[in-house]
Amino acid sequence: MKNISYSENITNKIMIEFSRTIQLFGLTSLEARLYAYLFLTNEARTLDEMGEALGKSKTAISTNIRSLLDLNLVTQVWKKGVRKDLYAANNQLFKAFMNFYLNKWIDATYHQKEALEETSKMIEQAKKDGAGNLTEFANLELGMHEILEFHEELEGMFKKMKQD
Amino acid sequence: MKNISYSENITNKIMIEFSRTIQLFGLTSLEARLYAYLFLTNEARTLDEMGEALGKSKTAISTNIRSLLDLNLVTQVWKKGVRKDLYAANNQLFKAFMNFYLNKWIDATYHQKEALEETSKMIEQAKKDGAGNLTEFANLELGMHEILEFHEELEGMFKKMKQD
DNA sequence: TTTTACGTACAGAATAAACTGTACGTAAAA
DNA sequence: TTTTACGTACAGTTTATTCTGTACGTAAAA
Repeated sequence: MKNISYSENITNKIMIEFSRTIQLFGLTSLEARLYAYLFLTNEARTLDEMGEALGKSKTAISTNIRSLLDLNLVTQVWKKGVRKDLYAANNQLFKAFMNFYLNKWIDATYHQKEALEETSKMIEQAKKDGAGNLTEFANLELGMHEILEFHEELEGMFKKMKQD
Repeated sequence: MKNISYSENITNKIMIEFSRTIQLFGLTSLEARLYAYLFLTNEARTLDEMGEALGKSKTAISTNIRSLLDLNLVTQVWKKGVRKDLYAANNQLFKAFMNFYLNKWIDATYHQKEALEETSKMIEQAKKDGAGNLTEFANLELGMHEILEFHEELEGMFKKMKQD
């Protein structure tokens, strides 16, 4: 059995708790643990180091670090003389997470609103063509209207939050 | 091949789009489709009806409707003469979803904050016991402080949102 | 009371997600 | 130029999640 220092033990405990919170933002378990590890040790790390520390394959680290990079939660760091890629946690916790999270929502609601508006046109067309029961269409249009409104409210709310 | 009406086809399209949005709130695919179905058809339904409509087993419907019930997204409806349980979508979209979502976050951040504070005490204790490297502890405490702050900011934000 | 129909617990099957190891293209080191 | 070491694509495996069918307790109907 490996001798694990007291502080390592505590670090572990914190990592587990912290990464649980991060998962609420929609990160997978490994993404979350990776971020927590980088944040807590507060140093730029190589893929190998992270794999070693979390007991995962280099491949797994590579793909998951890439996600974090895309979300701007992690930055690639350059250090002369070091050949391997180095990654560090963006350590402005609140700002970094809010940013990526709000963007995610704004993006998603926007796109879905578009898709729904497209479908809205199909209803119009179908009505013109007389291709079905009229009350059925009326009912559909009503629901559609509420759903679109819902998307607008969501998008509006998140956009407003982004400004603060 | 079953003859599918034009309006049924459109309904399906909307359901798929809408349920995609709902999944952003953390609902599973079936939970989302169930809600979308109930919302769009705008009628109280039995387990059998829903299973039939979505092509899923009664058991699956039962467990998933129960989740929606717990989240207050769906209500059980009573209709005299009808023996089967009836369920209807809570149709105040924005209000219903915001409510359950904010509660989820507030809950989670609160509990994790508590757990982290517990661990904070462990660091104190370890420092007293001289059970490790001092600078290591200082570093840990720094990270811990930022993480706790992060949790407070999150909790505060969501609580504030709830008031509006 | 007996029979029938309902909803759900639970074990196992199907599907999806996460992860590993190998293999390869690329760029730094020799 | 040749050799070495790096990061990632990809196929296959492992693990986790979702779903089904059967079986059972319960309450309404007969």
